[in-house]
Amino acid sequence: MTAPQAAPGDNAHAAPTTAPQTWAERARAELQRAGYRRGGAREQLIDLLARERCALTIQEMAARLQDAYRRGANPRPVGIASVYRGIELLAELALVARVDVGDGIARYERASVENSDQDRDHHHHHHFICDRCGLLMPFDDQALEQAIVALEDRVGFSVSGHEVLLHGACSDCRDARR
Amino acid sequence: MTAPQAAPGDNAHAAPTTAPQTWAERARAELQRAGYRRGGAREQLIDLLARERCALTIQEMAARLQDAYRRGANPRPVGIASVYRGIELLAELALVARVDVGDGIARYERASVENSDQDRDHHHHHHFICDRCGLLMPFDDQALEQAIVALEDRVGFSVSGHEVLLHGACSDCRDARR
DNA sequence: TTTACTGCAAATTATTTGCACGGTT
DNA sequence: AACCGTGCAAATAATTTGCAGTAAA
Repeated sequence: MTAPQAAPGDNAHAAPTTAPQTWAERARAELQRAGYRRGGAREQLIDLLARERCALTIQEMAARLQDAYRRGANPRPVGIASVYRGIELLAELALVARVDVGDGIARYERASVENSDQDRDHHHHHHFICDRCGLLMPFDDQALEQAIVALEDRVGFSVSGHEVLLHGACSDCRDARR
Repeated sequence: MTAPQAAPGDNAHAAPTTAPQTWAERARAELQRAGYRRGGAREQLIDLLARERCALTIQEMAARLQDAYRRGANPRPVGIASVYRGIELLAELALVARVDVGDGIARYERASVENSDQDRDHHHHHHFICDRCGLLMPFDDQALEQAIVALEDRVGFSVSGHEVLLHGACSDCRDARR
């Protein structure tokens, strides 16, 4: 993925906005700042991700956009390639985070701004995956975050993000096994 | 993957061994207990994993086994399908852990026994991935482990394992970007 | 002798890419 | 007008599966 030749309305040096934004607003602003245009597929993808709380697969995203098209909510179909391309771009700009739960299928969800509350949708979390039924469950834990922040200073690298994944059996599956 | 019809020499109810084992010993013992036989490819795969400290891709494992064959160290070639099948089996028995670092390629490494020191090779760790050059670096942190153990009691699930992945730039890449 | 294990090659499935057309700036 | 963004279909690449022969118990 290569960035466009130039950013026509490049406002990178404008005074930063401090008012809280939604994730979608921030995403559109950063895309524009980086010189990208607003295509139909990209816009629809942003709206879709903005609506979701937790991670979706590419197939799920494509299916939902396809449904919206059939339902008449969207003017034209969105090809799966555009979903891949859109996600790739959003991931590069760190606007979405990839989540791998171990089944070999990539999932993505909107990323929160680290150490900031500028984002009204902010909802940093991690995941629990049920290895029996595949249930994906988000959770957050303040003590864990603190341990990770402390750790980040100790490792000799520049840490830009982190993920924690818990494996196990959800309550239904735990009961079912008996 | 379906387990064999029966476990001929099933010793599941024998008195448990308390002497520390290597990972390879434990792996072979558990495979046998579950009724699996000792095939050439599986044996070679176990030896390979036992030698490695950190995660390998399937391609890397296949290449090393292929090299060993060419070098004459192994009697016959190992097909990549056998590597996939062997890893799948070891993963089911929780003898290896899958590590996803976000590039869409599955990696595996031997798993340590949770809360136990029966395994001489025991080396529980997590990973740092350089998103620029792909360097994969293992690390461990006692405070992090404690935070996760505490957390496991709080979530409403039966947690069998966990993974932590730090993203960022390694020292070389951090310097190179300047 | 029975049934598991294996290599090879074919089949799937996720993901990427080439290309011509329509849209945004 | 210039060049980006998109859908579609073809091309890749990872992973899985079918099958016939070999080996473990």
